[in-house]
Amino acid sequence: MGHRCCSKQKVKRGLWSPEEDEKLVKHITTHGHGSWSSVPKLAGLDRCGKSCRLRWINYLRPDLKRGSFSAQEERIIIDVHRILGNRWAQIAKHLPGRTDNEVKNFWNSCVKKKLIAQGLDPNTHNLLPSHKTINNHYNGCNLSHPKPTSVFSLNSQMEDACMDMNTPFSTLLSLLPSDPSTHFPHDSPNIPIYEHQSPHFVWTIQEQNPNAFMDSSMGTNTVPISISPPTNPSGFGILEDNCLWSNPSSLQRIEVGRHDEMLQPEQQAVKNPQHEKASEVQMENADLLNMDASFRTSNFGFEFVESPGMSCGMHYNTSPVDEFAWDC
DNA sequence: AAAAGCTACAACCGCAATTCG
DNA sequence: ACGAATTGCGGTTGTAGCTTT
Repeated sequence: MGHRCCSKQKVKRGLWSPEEDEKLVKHITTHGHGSWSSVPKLAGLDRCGKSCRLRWINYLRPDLKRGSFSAQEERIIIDVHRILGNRWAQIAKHLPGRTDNEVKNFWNSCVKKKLIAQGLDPNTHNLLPSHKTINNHYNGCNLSHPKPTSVFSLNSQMEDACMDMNTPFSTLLSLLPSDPSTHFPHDSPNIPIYEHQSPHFVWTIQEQNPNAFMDSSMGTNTVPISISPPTNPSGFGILEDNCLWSNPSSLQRIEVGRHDEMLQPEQQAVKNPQHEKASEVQMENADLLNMDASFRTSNFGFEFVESPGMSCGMHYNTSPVDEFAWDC
């Protein structure tokens, strides 16, 4: 077979020899690559331009960092993948000296397996169905998997809402409704689920570790997060790299699913200390207007999860995806 | 020691987006 | 405006080297 660009020419394929590398490096460092299709001829290589480009980008570039990935790099990959999915080129931008190919290979050969071993779906970063049973029994059981310290989910049912990723989490948290109703899921009677419905939003917040939620040491803008609307394999859609979306029907499905799964209609709302605490968070009218404005043009579904595989918190600055920062 | 199996990663393939004439 | 060429990207394959049997 061969490349379309190579099929016209008889060019060498397969692994590059040191001599070929030398020729390519010499040519590009002295002349630059210009048009890649002209590089093989000018460099005296029996390769196609596409192959030269790939070899340079993935292997010969002087600014490449060689060697195995550090634990910090691995965390960054996992966290960014949670948000961007298999957008290797975008993920690689967060790792200076690493290429998309390298990140992709590392993911497929190493990270993926680790996540699966931890009971997490590497595509969605959610618990695998086979592990949900285990996690339903977190309370009081001795498990090999660490218990998540908190789980929050926020869902909007607004049509055409736009999730502005510039919105800091402090703003998101400050928008928590002051008067949520409280439910206790059947399978976890100690864990309250706060729910608030308005014409624009349905908030559902489930705490697994009530202290973690309002703990001041955590800070209002340092929130372990996973974002996982359900419609595509990667778990979410992205518009312009800083806007996440899911369509209304799928969002509706999440809502229904969550309610079916977690809420027992026959259970009476119960007021409790956590509820009181949440009620203290008052929504400023101005903020509400801002929030409505920023959510108005797309739908979204959020789930904040501190997963067993996630050892550090991620927090937003006031900037889009490219400027995420991580606490370690 | 040799064959089989496994793993990591380099390289290829094909498609989509962008640029150019 | 259009088609060809080029570039960029994600998925997939091939293979060298290591481990196990």
